[in-house]
Amino acid sequence: MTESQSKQATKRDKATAKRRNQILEAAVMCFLERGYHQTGVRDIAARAGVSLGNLYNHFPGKHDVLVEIAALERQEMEPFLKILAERSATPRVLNKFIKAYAKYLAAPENVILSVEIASEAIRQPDIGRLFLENRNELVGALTNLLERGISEHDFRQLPDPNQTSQLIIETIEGSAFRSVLMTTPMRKITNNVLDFIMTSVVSR
Amino acid sequence: MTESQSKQATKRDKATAKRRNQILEAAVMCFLERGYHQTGVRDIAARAGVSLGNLYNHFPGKHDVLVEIAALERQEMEPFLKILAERSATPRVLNKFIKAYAKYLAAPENVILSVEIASEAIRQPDIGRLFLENRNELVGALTNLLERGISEHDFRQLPDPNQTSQLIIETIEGSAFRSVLMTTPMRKITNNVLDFIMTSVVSR
Amino acid sequence: MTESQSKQATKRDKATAKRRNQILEAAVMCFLERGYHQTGVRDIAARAGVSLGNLYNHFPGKHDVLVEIAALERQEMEPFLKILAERSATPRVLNKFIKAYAKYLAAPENVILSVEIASEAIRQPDIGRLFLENRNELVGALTNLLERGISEHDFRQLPDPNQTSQLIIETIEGSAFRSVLMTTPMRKITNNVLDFIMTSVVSR
Amino acid sequence: MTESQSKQATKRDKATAKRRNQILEAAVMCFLERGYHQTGVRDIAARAGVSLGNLYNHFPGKHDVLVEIAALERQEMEPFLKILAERSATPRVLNKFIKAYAKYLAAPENVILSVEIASEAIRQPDIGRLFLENRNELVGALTNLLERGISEHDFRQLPDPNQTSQLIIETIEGSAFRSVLMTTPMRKITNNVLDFIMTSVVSR
DNA sequence: GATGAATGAGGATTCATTCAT
DNA sequence: CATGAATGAATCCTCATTCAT
Repeated sequence: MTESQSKQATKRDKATAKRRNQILEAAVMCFLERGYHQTGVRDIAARAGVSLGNLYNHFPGKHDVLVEIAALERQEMEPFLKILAERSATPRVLNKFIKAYAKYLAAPENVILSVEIASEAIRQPDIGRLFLENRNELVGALTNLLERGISEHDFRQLPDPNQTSQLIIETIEGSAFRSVLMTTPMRKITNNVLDFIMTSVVSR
Repeated sequence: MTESQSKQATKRDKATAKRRNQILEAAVMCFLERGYHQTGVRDIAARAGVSLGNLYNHFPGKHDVLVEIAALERQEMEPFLKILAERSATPRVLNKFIKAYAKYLAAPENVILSVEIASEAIRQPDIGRLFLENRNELVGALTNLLERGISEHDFRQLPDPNQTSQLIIETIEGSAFRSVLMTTPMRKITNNVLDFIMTSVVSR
Repeated sequence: MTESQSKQATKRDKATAKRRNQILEAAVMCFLERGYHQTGVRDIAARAGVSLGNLYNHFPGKHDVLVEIAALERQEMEPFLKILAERSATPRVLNKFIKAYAKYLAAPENVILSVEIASEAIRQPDIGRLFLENRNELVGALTNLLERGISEHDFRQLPDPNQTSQLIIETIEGSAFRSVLMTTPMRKITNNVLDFIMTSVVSR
Repeated sequence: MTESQSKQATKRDKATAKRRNQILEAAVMCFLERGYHQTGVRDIAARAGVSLGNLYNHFPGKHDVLVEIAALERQEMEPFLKILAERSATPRVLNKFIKAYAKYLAAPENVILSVEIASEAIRQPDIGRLFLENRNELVGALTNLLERGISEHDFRQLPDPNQTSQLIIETIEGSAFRSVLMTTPMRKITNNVLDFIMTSVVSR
């Protein structure tokens, strides 16, 4: 392969990657607006400015678009993982994490997309797997924090830190879902969430 | 109208009500197995042993079947309302409620149906309304309990008992959803849920 | 059969006849508003305040309702037959007839119902037959008038009075259809129709 | 775009246009045989040798097929417009036009399709619009002829040439409809139509 | 890679009619 | 005569996907 060919190839790869992103972004928009099942492949293609047939050059099918979106959700967790890894006092870190995660979920898109994926996760094993993987990463980091907190006597002796982690996250997400359904701004909820969780976890 | 006519009318009404129930039950089964959107009206009719056209004599459309199911969910809450109204010591009642509700949600059907309805609630206003109505009934009763507990100094001074109620319920339901996704039996989770909530709420 | 039975029977017959009329009137309304094919049997029954099943006690089917309506159209022609039979000067009578018929067709309902029937007449032989029968009655009377007018030298020597009759009627009806489509009031058209026909027919 | 691509595109466009025509022709046949409402989209697709779904790649829906057919009716008027524009003596031209138009309407298909469109025109505004547009083109040309004839003193002083044009056309079409319903060949009617109209219009 | 025509099964819903009550 | 539940074929249209160009 000549160098120029290689360059061209690279250029084309970039263009291709761009197309993929266009499609993924369009799909996210559609899924948010109308839901996964109500969205047609045509809708996605049209919104992405891609021809219907060409979409199938980039993804094997509609299902796989959702799978990829679910996979991409993972990197949205990065900032929270970073927070949870901070070495300051554990209650402080937990507090910071809750606030940050709640703020993230203050954006309805993030909540709705999660619901969309969660509800598909029940019946589509690969989506379920991804959903749990993403979740576990967060849970793992939070569990570490809790364990550190316990050993530092800042948190009470939790019976099962891993499960508590899950409960904490579920509590935040549950309240975020409520904020969407009731159109209550998340900021009016966050303080209570914080109080509820911290009280349960922090040593007295 | 003669008596015999009235009797006949009653008989027919009963038969009609039975049909409605057949359809609703069939729909619940279908929605559980395949989800709302993957379920065809034909599936429901077939499963209910009703002709396709006749289904439309009993319900205006597929959507309305779901609406009715969502409405019927309400009466499932009755037992929990009863528990929450008990006049024994509030921590005891709360404990009982959490266990009972968790046990109810140990049946995956109950969880999956809830998810199905919740996920439709986002985009279909009437379902959203019903979902919140059902939820509020439970929340209201739980709030009353919390307030009584506070005044009796069994619960700590909660900043907003209503919101705490919601958080409690969301925490239970969230963990139930997890139990379905991870196929962890709910009984392995309940104790932690109990510990998590009680610790947060009960006076120290 | 006792007298009272007979009276009752009569009463019931009247009630039945009333029902039939209710249905027919409802059907006419529906056909006018939505057209024959867009109208469902349910629509007619509902509008008539009759149960769906009962409609079939009065008419064998939807088609037959239209047939009856087409048949009833005939008696609407009575006034025009009467005019055409008047023994005054033939141009005067023709003039009067055209005006009267045009006035009748100034009501869009009459035009639209005619179109509905005419367009069904093409493919449904019994409706076609009725349509032509109604038409022929009018044509016959008009032909008589024309023939009298010719013999009295008030009308020119028409090559075929029967055909001229048909043309006259078609001209009026055609202009009435136009008045509906263009929403031009018939009164702005009638004088021209009058002028057009009279000029063609009256001897100079 | 390279030349070969362009050629290919052209080829495909042609194929597509051909398909559209196949569908339109099939639809015309169906509408003639069974009427617009009795015709199913499946019928059209099957007759056109096109898959059901593909029909919707070419037309947004059944309604739009009819709209297009109505639009295409316009070009059928071309020959008559040409005749009406001829500069020979106006009575001669009018005579020629009437004969030609009557001959065209001697084909029942042309009449039936017109009726089908006309009867839809009442309730579907876009079809109504097209119907009137087509009609107005013919009327306009005929009006011009009448006006020329008046100024050349070959036609009498008509009170409103435009309206007379409409009456002339309606008279011809009305008689054509009758020829279909009564299965009288148009040729037995034409002479009378001619006599009726010419007498009304030509100067004495 | 890009296009959009092509496929035909499947979507929800309505239809005229029947029939047990 | 009156009712409306029951039927299932038919309605128009959309679906995800394929494939020739």
